[in-house]
Amino acid sequence: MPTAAALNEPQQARAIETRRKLLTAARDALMECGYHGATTTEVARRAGVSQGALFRHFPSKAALLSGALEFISEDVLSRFLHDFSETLPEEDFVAAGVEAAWAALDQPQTSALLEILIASRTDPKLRELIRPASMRFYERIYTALDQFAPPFLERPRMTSLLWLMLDMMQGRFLANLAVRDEGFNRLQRELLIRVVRAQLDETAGDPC
Amino acid sequence: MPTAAALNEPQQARAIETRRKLLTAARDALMECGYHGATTTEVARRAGVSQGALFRHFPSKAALLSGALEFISEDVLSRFLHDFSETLPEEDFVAAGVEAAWAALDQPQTSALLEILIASRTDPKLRELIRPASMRFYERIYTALDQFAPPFLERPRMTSLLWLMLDMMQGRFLANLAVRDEGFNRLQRELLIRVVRAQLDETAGDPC
DNA sequence: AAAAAAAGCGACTGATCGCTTTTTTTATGA
DNA sequence: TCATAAAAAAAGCGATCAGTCGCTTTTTTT
Repeated sequence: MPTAAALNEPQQARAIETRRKLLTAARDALMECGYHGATTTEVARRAGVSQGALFRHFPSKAALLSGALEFISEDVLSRFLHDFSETLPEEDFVAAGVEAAWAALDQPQTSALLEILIASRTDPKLRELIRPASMRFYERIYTALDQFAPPFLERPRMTSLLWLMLDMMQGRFLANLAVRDEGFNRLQRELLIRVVRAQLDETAGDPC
Repeated sequence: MPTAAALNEPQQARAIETRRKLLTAARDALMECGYHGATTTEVARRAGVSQGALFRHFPSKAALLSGALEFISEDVLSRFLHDFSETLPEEDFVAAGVEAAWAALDQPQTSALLEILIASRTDPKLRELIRPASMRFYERIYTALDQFAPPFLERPRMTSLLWLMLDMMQGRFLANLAVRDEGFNRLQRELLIRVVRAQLDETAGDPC
């Protein structure tokens, strides 16, 4: 376990607080103004610190955004894990997973995540910086799944169904950017739950 | 039907050609450099015209991007309709639809569409400009579906399944930005086909 | 308390942004 | 052939970008 110092993270209370303020400011700026509006000037302004202070904590804008990605995905993940781990064994495992994932993803800060992901496609520096955080993110989802999922499914099949859910929800989030229809979202979530459940039943060896 | 003049579109051959060059240049710049790199200077450079010429054809960058969105989605749609309409009546309707949609979407230019969509979230001017084109896009998909789909499904149920497919594929496209695995993409497409087919069978009133 | 290190400040840089204005070239109808 | 308008080029506009630098203030160490 590397120390905070080895990770170039601040140790003093004031610096830790400043870093936190910068990350939430970056997240909020991305949410409200997009990548284009989330300038270093704007982020510093929102954080209530000088631009010089920003660049003391983050050597570049890419490093700031990478930090923001980690900050946000930590929150999304812990929200999902908290909701999902509350599921009782006798409850519907699939419905609980879908609803927990949707609740974790269907939030304004997911837009910030999307802004960073899209920007990283054409920004090699940012792309490299966010890679470790992204990998850790998905690793933790797999771990959670191994921990909570019923054991009758082998890993590849589970991965396939997991990604069907993730893809569909990501796609739904995108569609919601243009038109948001809460009733239709619910309908699609229920369809997804039925679909996944049907696939599980089929695989469990329950041929009519 | 409004005339080209009424739409402020150029009538002379040279101007038409310049407009076309600007639109393809905008598409390519968005694809390769993202929204951040697709500056008016860069687009004009790629098109081989002056920046002044660009602003003669498009009053703002938002108008240029809106034009690019229409230009690209026209191509995506015609590609889909062409592939899909070749489906023979006795063929698997679902598989043909999924494969045609995937072939139409799984292309570099879809990244350009995504860049515009994401940018429009926080750019009111762009958002308003692309609205009509977006609506027309989805209208034409619905029309195609009405034309080709088997008639035994009522509209709401069809819409639900259509969006399950669209969302899943959009999400897959997003996931491919980070990690692209051709084999897994195929696997997920086949899963989607099985899923939709199962839903159709169920709705068609074919209880075992 | 003195010295050293860390954190923060705010003015400033060169480059580039979207866009405008002015000038030159090109196409067209009388 | 020439007047005229459309189209493109060239030059330039103020604003803002990511990032830097010299300096001050705050905190920790000696």
